[in-house]
Amino acid sequence: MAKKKKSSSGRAPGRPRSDESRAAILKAAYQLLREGGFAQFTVEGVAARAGAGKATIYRWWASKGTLAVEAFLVAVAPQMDAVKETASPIADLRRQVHLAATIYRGRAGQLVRELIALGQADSETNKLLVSDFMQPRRLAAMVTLRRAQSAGAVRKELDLEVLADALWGPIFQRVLVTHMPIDKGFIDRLLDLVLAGATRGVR
Amino acid sequence: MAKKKKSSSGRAPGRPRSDESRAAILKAAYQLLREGGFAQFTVEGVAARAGAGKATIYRWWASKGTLAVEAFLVAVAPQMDAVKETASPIADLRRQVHLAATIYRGRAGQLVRELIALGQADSETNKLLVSDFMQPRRLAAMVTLRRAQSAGAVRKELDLEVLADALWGPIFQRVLVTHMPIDKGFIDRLLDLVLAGATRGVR
Amino acid sequence: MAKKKKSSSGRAPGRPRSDESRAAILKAAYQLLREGGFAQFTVEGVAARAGAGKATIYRWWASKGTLAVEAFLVAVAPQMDAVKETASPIADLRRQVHLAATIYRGRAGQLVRELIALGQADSETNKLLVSDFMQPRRLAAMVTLRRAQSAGAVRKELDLEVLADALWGPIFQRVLVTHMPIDKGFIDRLLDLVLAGATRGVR
Amino acid sequence: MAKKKKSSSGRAPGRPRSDESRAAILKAAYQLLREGGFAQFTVEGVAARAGAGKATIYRWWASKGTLAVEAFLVAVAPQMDAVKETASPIADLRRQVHLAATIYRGRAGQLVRELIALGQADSETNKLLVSDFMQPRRLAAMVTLRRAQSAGAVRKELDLEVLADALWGPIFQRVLVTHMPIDKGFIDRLLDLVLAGATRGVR
DNA sequence: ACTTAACCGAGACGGTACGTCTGGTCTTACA
DNA sequence: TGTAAGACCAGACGTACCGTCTCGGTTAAGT
Repeated sequence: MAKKKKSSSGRAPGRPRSDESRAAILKAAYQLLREGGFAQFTVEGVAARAGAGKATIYRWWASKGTLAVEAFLVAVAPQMDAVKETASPIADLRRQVHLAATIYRGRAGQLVRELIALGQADSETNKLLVSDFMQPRRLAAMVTLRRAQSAGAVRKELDLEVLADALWGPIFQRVLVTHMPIDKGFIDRLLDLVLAGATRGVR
Repeated sequence: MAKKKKSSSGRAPGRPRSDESRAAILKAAYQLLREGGFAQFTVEGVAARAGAGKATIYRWWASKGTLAVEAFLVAVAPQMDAVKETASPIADLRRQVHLAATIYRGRAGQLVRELIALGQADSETNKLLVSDFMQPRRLAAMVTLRRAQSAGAVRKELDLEVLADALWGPIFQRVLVTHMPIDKGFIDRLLDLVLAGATRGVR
Repeated sequence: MAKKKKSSSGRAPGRPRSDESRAAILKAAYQLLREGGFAQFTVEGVAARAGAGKATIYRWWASKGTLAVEAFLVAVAPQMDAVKETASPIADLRRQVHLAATIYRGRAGQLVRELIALGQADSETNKLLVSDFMQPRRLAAMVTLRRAQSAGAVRKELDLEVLADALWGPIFQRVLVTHMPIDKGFIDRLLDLVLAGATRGVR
Repeated sequence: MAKKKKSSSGRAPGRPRSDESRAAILKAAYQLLREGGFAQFTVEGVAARAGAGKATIYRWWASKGTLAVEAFLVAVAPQMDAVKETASPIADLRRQVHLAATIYRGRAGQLVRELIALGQADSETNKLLVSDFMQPRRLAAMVTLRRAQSAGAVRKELDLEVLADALWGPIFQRVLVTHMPIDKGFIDRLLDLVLAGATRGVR
């Protein structure tokens, strides 16, 4: 989050930021999120559990939401990038979408859901969530999509942004709105439908 | 929301619920939602503006969220159903999706967005929003989709739920998550892509 | 409480007041007072327990306080007048003061205490308590005092109101203010002191 | 009331209590008491007028009552001790009782009355009022009474507590119960009566 | 028998204050 | 300067009662 610019002639004056404190805060924040979702997540609770002062939290994070997002990112994001590239970009893509579905089905998905909700009221939070969590995954997907396009598996003139939205959007709809299940069969049928449209022209 | 306790032998004892009060509360609630979104929306504010007691609100609505949803429904929903049926179900469908996009681009969309966010923390609220706002629109779309299928414009074996998700899901993703624009061009390209996959025949 | 003027030519039209209801209300009110003191005593609670409507209560009693006082009077007062007259007015007087002390030491005293407190904020309540509870006892005492004066046991020129105050006032002080015990010894010493002053002139 | 947590090795950590805030709260509280008595006295009103948060009030005062008593003490008590000692303890005593009567006749007396009433429901409040307001005055009176006893103006074997009760008790009775006037003549007659009983010798 | 009028239980109503809670800021002493 | 502690303001929360009101229905007396 907040950066500390190192001046060329050495380091800034005064006591340096305590990384120990930062880590304790993020850890405590993530624990609270896991234990009771966003309802249980209070800045006071985080400070108390981390043995930190509230002021320290507000010095480094702009709001409750940005702290929540960063705590989520630090704890969850690393475990989530795991789709390796194969010779078939379409197969890769299918695996990526299935992976996303798996995530949103689980505990982490519950958190993402609440973070997205939080982002509706606090644009700072939304911006951070999108740039640091959504965007990286989207970019990875875009790479795969471009590989597929180059390989001729996706029509050349197709807008890949639209294609990506068509593949991931329904997941969000089910997670956030209808709360319908996002099972394997649903994802497969969705992939069949959209990829069919992506490979051939309009009739 | 409102109880309906009409026993066969007459009505419930005691002073009946005041519909005047109910209307004033819903109106005040909707005004506050329009003026400042959910941030400004407080039960105290609604009570004060409606000239109602807080207890009256809590007597009839389970939570802030359900009040917000109902206020939204009463004020907005009636103005929103306007797609008439033509000979071409595909054309009808395109118009329905475009209409949805228009809604979510505007003021009402902002409200829906916040109500969905609210629903993440309060399942009661989500349930009400889905059943009374989302579901009716979805059902209208399903009718059109079935017409399209009967007319042969959509493959017979296609799961229409999946098709609906593929058409509307991306809108929610943009509204709730990425906050990307939902312009006419995007909707057209999305429709082209998904309907291409939905039509009969391969390649 | 409320009086019903009987017109000379018969009674008022309409349904007459239900004595059953009145009794149930007073009984419920007294029970609540006994069980939890004035803190537990709510008009809603009384109505619920009596199976009566709140409107019925407010039709016949001016306020919560007057209901409490009347409930107290109906239930407690009858048990409290028990000092018979003997040949010695001084002995009668001593017994009267001791009896008052006994009352204020006990459960009923706790109630009187709270009713007096209530009367500070609601003059209606205070007026009723004084006129219907305090005054009768005071008058009985005045009779005894006058007997004592006639018998020469109290100086002729003494203001008996002052004497009465000097005998009962300290009890109220201990009950309401200092919460010191009002034991038999204290009352005896008080009687000795004040009666000594009442029998002889200033030095 | 205010905590005093001075450890031997320095002071407590954290931001210290704001005396400015404390003073503003007590001042606002007293103003409200003066303006409308206890009926007007609400914690919300005090907080609003003092520019303080309600939580700050509840952090430092256990109840509405203790706040009211302390506000009263801070504002009123200092102005109330004014009886100087002369060569005649009996004359001093008469002046003390007259002074008390004067107080209870006036504005402050109205407040004390309501504070005593409040104390019936909240022992904490009563305790504070007695210890910080009643007791000091009582102790001053006891000193005078002992002087009178030493000087032979009061019988040696007399229980001075009883004597004090006999002198002040009737005032409380009139203030709290009968609401009869406490005029100069009444006090004089009371003093004559009780002091007659208190003096040495019989008849 | 019919009307009139006051009663009754039930319970919703506007209003007010309660005491709690949290967000975000500020103020200490110490490191 | 950073930090832990914790006080501070602000203001919404949901609850509890107050005293009033509005129903449908009941119970007399007078017609």
